[in-house]
Amino acid sequence: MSSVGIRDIAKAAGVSTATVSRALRGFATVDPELRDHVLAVADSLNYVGSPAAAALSTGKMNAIGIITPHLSRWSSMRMVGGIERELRGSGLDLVLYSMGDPNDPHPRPPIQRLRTRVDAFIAMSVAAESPDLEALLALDVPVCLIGTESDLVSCVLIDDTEGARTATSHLVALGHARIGLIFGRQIRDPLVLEHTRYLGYVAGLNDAGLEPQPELEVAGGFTIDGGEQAMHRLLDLPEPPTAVFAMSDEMAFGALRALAARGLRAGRDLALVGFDGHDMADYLGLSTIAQPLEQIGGAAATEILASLEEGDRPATKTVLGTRLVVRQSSRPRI
Amino acid sequence: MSSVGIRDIAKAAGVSTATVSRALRGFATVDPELRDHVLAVADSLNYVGSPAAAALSTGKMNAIGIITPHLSRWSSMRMVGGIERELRGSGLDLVLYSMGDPNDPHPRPPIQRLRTRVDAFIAMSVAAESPDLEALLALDVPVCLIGTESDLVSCVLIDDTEGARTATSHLVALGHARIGLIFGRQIRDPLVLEHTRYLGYVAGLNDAGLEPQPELEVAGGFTIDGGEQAMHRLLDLPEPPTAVFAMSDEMAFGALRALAARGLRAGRDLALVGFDGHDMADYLGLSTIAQPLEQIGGAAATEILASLEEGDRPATKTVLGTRLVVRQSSRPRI
DNA sequence: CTGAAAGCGCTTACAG
DNA sequence: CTGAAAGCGCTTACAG
Repeated sequence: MSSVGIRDIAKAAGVSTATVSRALRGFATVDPELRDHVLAVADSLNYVGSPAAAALSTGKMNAIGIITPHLSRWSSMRMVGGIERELRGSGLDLVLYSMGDPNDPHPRPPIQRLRTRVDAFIAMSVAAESPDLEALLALDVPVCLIGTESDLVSCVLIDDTEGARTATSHLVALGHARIGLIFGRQIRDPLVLEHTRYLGYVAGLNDAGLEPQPELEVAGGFTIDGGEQAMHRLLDLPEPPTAVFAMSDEMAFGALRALAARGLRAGRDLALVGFDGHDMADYLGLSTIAQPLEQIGGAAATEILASLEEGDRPATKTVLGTRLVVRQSSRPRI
Repeated sequence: MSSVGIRDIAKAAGVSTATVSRALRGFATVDPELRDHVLAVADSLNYVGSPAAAALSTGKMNAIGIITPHLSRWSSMRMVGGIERELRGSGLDLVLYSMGDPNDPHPRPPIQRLRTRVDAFIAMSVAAESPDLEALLALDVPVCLIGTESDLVSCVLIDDTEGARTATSHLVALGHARIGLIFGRQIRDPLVLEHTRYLGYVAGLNDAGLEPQPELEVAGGFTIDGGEQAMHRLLDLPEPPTAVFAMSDEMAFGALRALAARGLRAGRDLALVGFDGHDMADYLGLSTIAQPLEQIGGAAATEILASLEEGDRPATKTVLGTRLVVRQSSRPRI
């Protein structure tokens, strides 16, 4: 029980609690000598400080909340890692809130309540126009979106369209003209996240004077198994594609497996490019559009830090670049 | 700004703040009718409540901290997911602290300070006898260890020895007598986590009247690449093993790649079993000892919840079972 | 079952 | 540059 408070320090140092408080926080208005003395006393008393009391006084919780529907997704943790690293040293805690995962029966605390526990939020891949997001934006606290766009608050994104276009152009450059697409669930709805990737795919085709062909576009549900089935469907076509762009690496993994099941090999019999930069893509020789996940998280954290300092900061939009990583699955045949 | 406090509710409901406070927390001592009235008023006023004030009064922060050296490791996030699910509905926040990662220059807050922000800790794979762990144990707050054993505080573990023994016995049952081992870094030191798996490996051999052979034991550093090199070293032996147990799935992935590079196939030319139950093990047809990561996290959370309720709870040790999952890499040759 | 009042440990105008 | 004092919004003995 270190029940040592600033009053104890004040008494021991022969100053007022106000001075202790100021010294502890390094205020320039405190006489340097006095400050050092106070700090020394605090140290000798093993003072720790009560965040709760400070929070009650200032109204600042010194914590930021992360909200995301799929916490345990591979990419989420990577971004959390980036956030964590950036926030370290700032004294801000990172509080995790998993939200909106439909296949979970547990009740979630309403966002209103979360607001009283943190000073700001980072919302990772919270769907645009979702109730959760609207509740968040109504809160009037700093919010930074990751992967979702908004004009009201800051966001950090990758250029999905550009990435998909790069992937597609890469396949075109390899000499392919029938380029299949494995998308997630919904491609026509302009509101879904993957729509932007679809636009890039189409743009990549158009750049080469090609047109998208509906029969070459199949859904893979963003899962390995879904990608596998999707690839099978493509290969069963009367005239199968010679190259495929999968909107996620995991679907591409499934596609690789479908190819293997038929004795085909990506890179030799069909060119394949994924999207994400998954850890295992290198292992599997999968070409991919890599996104800088840690950096994305770090950028969001930086943004939040900034808006916590200057309250009336205008919303920013940070777009980070993706990188085409060419591996066996789409190596040019020499 | 919902600056509505219990005083506002008290005024509007015509009662004292004490009664509001009690009603809000559902105390049985409040007249049911009065309570409903108070709650209705609170609701109509859009009352939210200040965790900071409550924390200052009660000394409870209503949050639990997760401490781990490698937050972004695949298995960590799985466990965090399990913790999160269990904690939801309890009103406890989950605060993330990444600690002790040596290749990070950022300063970390001392554990002492963390203690003032949470009521309890879950420490995931924090090495036994590490300074961090000792600092934690000195704190006199509920702590639950995951993956580390201690007599002082509760812990939840898997039976590593049993798992490794099962893997080894499985290989023995397949008819193998030269069974190689890919371990991590250190196998002789009884303090390192992997030592227990080593004991299981040896036990599995002994069960069959076999002895461990030093030349069949190689280090893989717990990485894919390390596992790959380790397997190459084993295959370069004058008399290579016919089966291999890798202490982690990721090292086993590397081993698979080494085999492939030589035109060998796991399951046909050499039997291979990993450890962890990695997501991608299924995809790659890798047999493995699967550990119930979500369940482990959940058990730790349950334990913490319990010790938060009854303060003087004795330390418990929860051992969860592992499961041998047989896939192609160690399928019996019919 | 309910209320008046002290107190949790800080921070911050306001004076000096 | 420093101090006395009010206040942040709850909870909780203590009375009644």
